Amino acid sequence: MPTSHDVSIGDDVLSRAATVIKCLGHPLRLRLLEALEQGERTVSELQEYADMNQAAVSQQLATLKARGIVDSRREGTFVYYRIVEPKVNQILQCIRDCDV
Amino acid sequence: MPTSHDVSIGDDVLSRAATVIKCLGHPLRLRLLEALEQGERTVSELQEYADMNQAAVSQQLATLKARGIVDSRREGTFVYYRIVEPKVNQILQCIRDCDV
DNA sequence: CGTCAGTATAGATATAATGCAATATTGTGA
DNA sequence: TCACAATATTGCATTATATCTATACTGACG
Repeated sequence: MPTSHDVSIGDDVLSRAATVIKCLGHPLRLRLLEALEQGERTVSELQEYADMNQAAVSQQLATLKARGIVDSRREGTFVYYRIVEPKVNQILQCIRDCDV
Repeated sequence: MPTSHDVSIGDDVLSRAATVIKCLGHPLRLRLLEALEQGERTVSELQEYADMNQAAVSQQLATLKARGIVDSRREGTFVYYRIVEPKVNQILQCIRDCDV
């Protein structure tokens, strides 16, 4: 049974937020998003940045894309990824603010 | 093999952040933390607030506690929970900022 | 001590996430 | 068309999460 209260965050918003946040709760995905904060990056750039193998990077990018966090465009044999979920930038900023 | 780059968020910080964030990536836990933002709450208060059964609430509180997100103190038969991880407040604020 | 309210934990089971290796796909250019 | 570079997908084993239900623990009080 879902809630029936007056709450400051609605159930739907909260669910979406949980989905987005869950996506961020992974070191590699966080790392990738951190790179994407500064703009579009190709898979190989991200791979080098995060120092992970290609499959792992592609997999996590697929996860992020499936949840609507990032999107991609192809240019020749390269694929550029970018952040499309604006929450991400703010949450990353939060992490930095909290720890630096 | 971990990274050896100059990155804006260190691996250790990033791992801790991922742990905290992963904890938030769950509707009920988000809801509970939202309630705890305003101060200490007992399990039964949280239970009513989130409209969930007692076991579910206790379980999620245990998860949050195990990860160092909240802490608790007992007073008679009541147990009061509170947020101890300061990131949480900022991240919740983020969620609201993004959607309201 | 027995009981009750409040809270925690355990067990069972289902589902999802990870990590890795192998292989497939797509586009380019000789 | 072949071969190669860049990227994606799949299969599988492992581990972690989620969700219930039932039961146990703890403290107050008569």
